[in-house]
Amino acid sequence: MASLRNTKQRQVISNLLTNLDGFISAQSLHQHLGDAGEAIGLATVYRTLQSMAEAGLVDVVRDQSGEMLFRACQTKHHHHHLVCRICGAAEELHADEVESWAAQLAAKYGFNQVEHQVEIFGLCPRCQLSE
Amino acid sequence: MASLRNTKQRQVISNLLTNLDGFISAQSLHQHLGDAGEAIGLATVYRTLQSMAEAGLVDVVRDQSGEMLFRACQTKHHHHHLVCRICGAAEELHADEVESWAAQLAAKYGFNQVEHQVEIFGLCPRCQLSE
DNA sequence: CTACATGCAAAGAATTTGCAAATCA
DNA sequence: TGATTTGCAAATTCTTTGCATGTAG
Repeated sequence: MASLRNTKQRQVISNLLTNLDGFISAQSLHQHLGDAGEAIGLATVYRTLQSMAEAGLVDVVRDQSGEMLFRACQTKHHHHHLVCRICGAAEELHADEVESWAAQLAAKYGFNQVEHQVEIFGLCPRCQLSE
Repeated sequence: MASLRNTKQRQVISNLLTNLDGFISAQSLHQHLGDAGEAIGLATVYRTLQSMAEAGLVDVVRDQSGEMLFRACQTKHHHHHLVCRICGAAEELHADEVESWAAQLAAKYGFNQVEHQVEIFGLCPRCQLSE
């Protein structure tokens, strides 16, 4: 079992993620912290995000370049996202239709232990203006 | 416009991809070529796959670790995949429902220039046996 | 006290790029 | 011949790890 000690850096990272309402990369997060005077090691940022992801406290997606993006989500349940490619702003999407669609296909082809990756990327209304 | 010269290495790579019926990483592909006595530079493998992807000759997905996987697909049209996590074997999935689902949500939230990433990963029947 | 967390630097892994030599058209 | 492509090595990025030190419980 994970311990999840309540360290200062974990609090800072957790806060930043909660106040942010979009996805952000570990690199950007680390940058933000540095700019804000909170010098937290990059490795710690990665390790913290990883443990939070394992604990289900943050959601993870991969952008087009393969970089991991993290977000503290409202819902604990399984869901997908509509994410802004520029700023990371995201809407949480719940879609039973998609879930059953995936499950049916897996069954049809005899696949096992399936997981699906369903994310929609685009430009949010705000970022469309500054293009 | 891309030139796409018909070089020996491009042919070899293209052939291997066509005869293979699953997704494969650039690294594995390069390894296979080496094993088969076809010593082609890794950079060339990457550049070739990239140009083929741009030309729409191969499909690209990212596995759980973020690594790119390539495949010469049957259909030229937009589609998704049910991919085996172990061997890369894949089924091509066509689903208008998913397309319209994504489009509707994008519209609902005012998102623009949307692209969706929809892939299902699991264990194919064959790989379930050797687990 | 002591198991876990942090920081730093080094290690890893995938992918890209610079450049001279090889080669397709 | 002339423009691409190749190969190799070096450079980039993102991410992970090893290890000595700091710290929450």
